[in-house]
Amino acid sequence: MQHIKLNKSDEIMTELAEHNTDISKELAQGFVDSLYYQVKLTEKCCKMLAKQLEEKLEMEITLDELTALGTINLHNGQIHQRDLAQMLLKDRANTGRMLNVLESKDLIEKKEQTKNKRQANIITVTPKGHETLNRLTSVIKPMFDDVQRKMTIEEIGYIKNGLKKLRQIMKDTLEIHI
Amino acid sequence: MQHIKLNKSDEIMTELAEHNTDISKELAQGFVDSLYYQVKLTEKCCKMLAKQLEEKLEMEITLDELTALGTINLHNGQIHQRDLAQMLLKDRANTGRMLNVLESKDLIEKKEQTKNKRQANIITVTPKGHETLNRLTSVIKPMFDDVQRKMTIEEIGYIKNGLKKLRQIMKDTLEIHI
DNA sequence: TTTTATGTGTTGCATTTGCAACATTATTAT
DNA sequence: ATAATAATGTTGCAAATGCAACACATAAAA
Repeated sequence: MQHIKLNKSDEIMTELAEHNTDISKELAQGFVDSLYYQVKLTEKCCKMLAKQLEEKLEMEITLDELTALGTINLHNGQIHQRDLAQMLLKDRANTGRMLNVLESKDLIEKKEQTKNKRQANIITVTPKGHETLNRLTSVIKPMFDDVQRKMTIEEIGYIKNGLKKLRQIMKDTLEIHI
Repeated sequence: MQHIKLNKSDEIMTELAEHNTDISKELAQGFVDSLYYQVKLTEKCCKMLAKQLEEKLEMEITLDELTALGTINLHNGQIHQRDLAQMLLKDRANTGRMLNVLESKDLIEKKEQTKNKRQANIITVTPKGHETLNRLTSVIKPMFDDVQRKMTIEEIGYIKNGLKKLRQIMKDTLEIHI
């Protein structure tokens, strides 16, 4: 079993493109070094970290489900499934499936109500849901703090705002139907 | 069909947590506003953009496959499958499958060679692979430039370096076996 | 009213992806 | 010399995910 060097790509970025010069150094570098690639790699790391966190802390729900629960809580009783799907950038099908999981664990309730004179499942967090959200969030927060302690507030802000802006820009080019 | 407002979550982040105060505003905000969530959402946007790009440009390979091809090209003839898997943060199985696709299209070659006195599939880019890499990269570059034109060089740099640093930090906590 | 279009959630299917197990080979230990 | 350990790539399987199609209900149009 071999442990990975996460910066393996980064290292070699410095000793670049001497071999095949038919693609210019700048072009090749810009490619592997593109935002697309960087975001993708980082997301994979986050995914792995989340999984290990879930096991280590023996969480009863996924970190993604917890994020969904937190998002619901911010708009408690004011959103239905499709709203949530749009926020999570998930399709309606999987959003529904995830909500079924949360409902089966008594963390949320789907109340059939009319939103804009149209029948829809308004979602609310149950008391048990609040308890779980509070508890798990409190447990996880130190982990996030631990990561963030190694970066300055400015750096974190730059990344967050940068990513938001990037999404905003992509939105203009993008056609999203959820 | 309803078009999405990508900033839907962001909007409501400002009118936060009045409803359920058992979870503190800071905690709730820090959760939905966490780097984990930001990265995840951004990656989904990138994924959608990539898919639409692939269709629009009628690319013969996926953007991910193109990225892999570019990465291989940077270390042409010097890496084997596992090296590539570590760079792409993919498991060996899927890396092998992706390489099979690229090989079936004559874009790369798997040469069985000994690396560190151990038998392994050394990967090289074929002439057709170089041609494809050059052509597709040239076609895609304007698209990336289009996005990057709406951000400053500094912003892009901050994000890239920030994400790299974030990965570096996560690496310390993370146990990765590829 | 009848028809057409739109919004909502659900089901089934195909693709992707990670994980565990395996065969093979080489290195290391006993 | 033999056994144990480790590295490489492959296969099969299960979970996650997106997409298309559907059923149902409402709104708009004819």
